[in-house]
Amino acid sequence: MHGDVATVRLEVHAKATGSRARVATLVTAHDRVETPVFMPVGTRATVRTQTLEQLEQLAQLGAPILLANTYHLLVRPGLDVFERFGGLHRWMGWSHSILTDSGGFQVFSLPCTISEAGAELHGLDGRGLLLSPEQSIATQRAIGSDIMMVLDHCIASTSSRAETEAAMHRTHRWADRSLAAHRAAPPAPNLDAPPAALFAIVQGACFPDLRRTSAEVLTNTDGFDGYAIGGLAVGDTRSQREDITELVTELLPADRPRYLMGVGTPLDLLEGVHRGVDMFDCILPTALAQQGVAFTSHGRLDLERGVYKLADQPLDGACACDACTRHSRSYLHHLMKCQEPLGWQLLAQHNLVFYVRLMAAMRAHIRADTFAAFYREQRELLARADPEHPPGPRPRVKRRKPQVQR
RNA sequence: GGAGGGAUGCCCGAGCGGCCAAAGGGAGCAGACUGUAAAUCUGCCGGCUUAUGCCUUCGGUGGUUCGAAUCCACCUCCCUCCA
Repeated sequence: MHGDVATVRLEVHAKATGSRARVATLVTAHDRVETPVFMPVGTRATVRTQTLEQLEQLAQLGAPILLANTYHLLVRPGLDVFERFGGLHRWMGWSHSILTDSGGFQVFSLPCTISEAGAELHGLDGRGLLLSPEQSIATQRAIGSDIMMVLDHCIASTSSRAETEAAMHRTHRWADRSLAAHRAAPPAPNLDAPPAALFAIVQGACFPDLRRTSAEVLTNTDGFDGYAIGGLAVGDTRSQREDITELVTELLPADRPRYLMGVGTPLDLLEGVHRGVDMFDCILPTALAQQGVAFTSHGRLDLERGVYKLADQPLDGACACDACTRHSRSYLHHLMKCQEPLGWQLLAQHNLVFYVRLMAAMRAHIRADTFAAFYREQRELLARADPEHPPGPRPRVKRRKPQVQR
């Protein structure tokens, strides 16, 4: 902690037997967040297709924290809007917590030019904007974020050792600069924005020794309020992801929140919690909703498949969301085939409710110390596809024409 | 009654003598998406199939040609204009 600037506090309440899973309360400037928690992704100051009322429902169900994106919001609408309206909370009408990603992921996902100064991203309408650690922090402060992330250099987890090492060291230098910028900054100009927390990000791809180095360097730096594991689910296999998560959570201090960035199939959440992760975010529940994918207690369903045209049953009989209580699979299938926005909205809502309830179930099991059994049971259930309509055989692969050789 | 324009694979639509089992869409089927450049991307999509192979296809029937979805004749149906 760094004196008068620090804000988040983690109160650990329960630990599971036979697992590193734990339940805690993350106290932010805006809320008390029960962890393990899933944070819906609201990149551009909106969780795509979801109304504020729907987000409030998620907050009631246990997700009183959203993720927003620094780079996207810096490009549009720009800092002046947040300064004018006193931060993102007021502007979008969200009274709970907000975590801002620094733009580090855009360094990976958008075309960009990296230098020691920062990242010049070319993907959106950034017009040669330099995203430096200092610029990222200044933007996150203007946004009024509860939890800010250091700018990191996220690379594909399949990168070479040399590239990984270079990106990791740059991440460490940028973390120092982010911390310095945060400490040097004057109190937030707008009264609505209480002091924010700052999390560092462990990098090192799938090299265990580099991950260890990264965790040690960052935890030895005084001033970070929490730690994230970055650079996973960007090319790695499931087992690599789980091994690295397991390795890193063990190296992180028990009294600080641990955040696994961007990783989030339902099974990933289960595996992450089992390994001691407190916080997750992922675009999958909202992004896949637009492709017709629904996560249910029966497994993963693709509502665009023709098998659901005449399906009269609800999407998930065990779910209390609008999509499940008011509509049939047939109707949802129809909305998806018509590309009706209502379909995306209903499926996104369902997926988010499913995720948030899954987290709540895990917290309850950790508290009751029945998590180990829950873990074993859900491990198989969460990964499967619709058992009633299993996916068909793999499509025939057209053979390559043999080359004529003499 | 006269003049002209059309009929192509499930649908729309290109092709106008050989490189055509026939472009491109759409639909259908399958797959992929993990700190959101994404209402996106990939594969299959006449039949048989291991096929660089064979069979059946471009309204119908004949014909011209080494060779026709493409040219000619007639027929059937559709559209536009003139009486």
